[in-house]
Amino acid sequence: MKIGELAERSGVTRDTIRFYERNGLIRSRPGQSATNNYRDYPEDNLFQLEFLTRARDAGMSIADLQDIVNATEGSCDMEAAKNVIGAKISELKEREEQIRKVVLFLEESLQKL
Amino acid sequence: MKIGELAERSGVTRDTIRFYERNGLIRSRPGQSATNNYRDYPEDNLFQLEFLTRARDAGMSIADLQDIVNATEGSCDMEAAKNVIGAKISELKEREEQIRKVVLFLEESLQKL
DNA sequence: GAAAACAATAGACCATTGTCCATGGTTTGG
DNA sequence: CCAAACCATGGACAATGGTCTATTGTTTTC
Repeated sequence: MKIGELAERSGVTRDTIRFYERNGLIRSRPGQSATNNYRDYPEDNLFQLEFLTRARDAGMSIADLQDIVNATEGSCDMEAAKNVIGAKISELKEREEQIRKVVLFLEESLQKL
Repeated sequence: MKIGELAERSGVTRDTIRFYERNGLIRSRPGQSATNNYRDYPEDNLFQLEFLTRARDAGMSIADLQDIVNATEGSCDMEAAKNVIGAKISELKEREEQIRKVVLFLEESLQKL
């Protein structure tokens, strides 16, 4: 599909899609037309964009996501890939823990008000 | 205490302490010396900085923290303050949920590798 | 009493994460 | 056929959250 449709269906703006693509988080291929150079975005970019959006919401950086993409798709070395992803999981759990603590603190504050 | 000691004990750099203070997240008072204008940072700034650091790690923005500070300390209106903090708690829980989902996804990816 | 360490202020600088704009070409609907 | 909508590229712009530097004055330490 073309970028407009992808944007429409994913809820991610064209600009952001291009930004992600420039940063290697998604991939498109040349379209089939001879008269233009419109890119073709395969269906599964929908899935990837959903993940990327979720991950960004969860607080992961573009750099984090690049690490994951590199690990899972460029991975000649399975062991290294697993380590990268395992590390990201740890970081996320750490962050979850921080959030829990802050929530507790805020709930205490609410009591005191 | 002076800013250097606060930085040392809190693990937050002078620059960042000043940045937070400029943005109203912490407060100092004039020192007692007549010959300089070094600020005096009360002991409880240690506690506040710990909270701020945690909250930043949890993904809260400076603006979020300003809202909380304004709600808790400038609060003439208790009800409004509670609403502000309640809203922040909701946002944090939402984020926690996002993180959980991303962790699940990454753990699935690990299986597949 | 001089050097080293510390403080205040102001402004420049930086990375990150988009978003917007200009330009120029292509496709499509009426 | 032609205007409106779409696409690609490149670069400018913006907000956020610090971080660094320069300058000038103060305190501490040897």
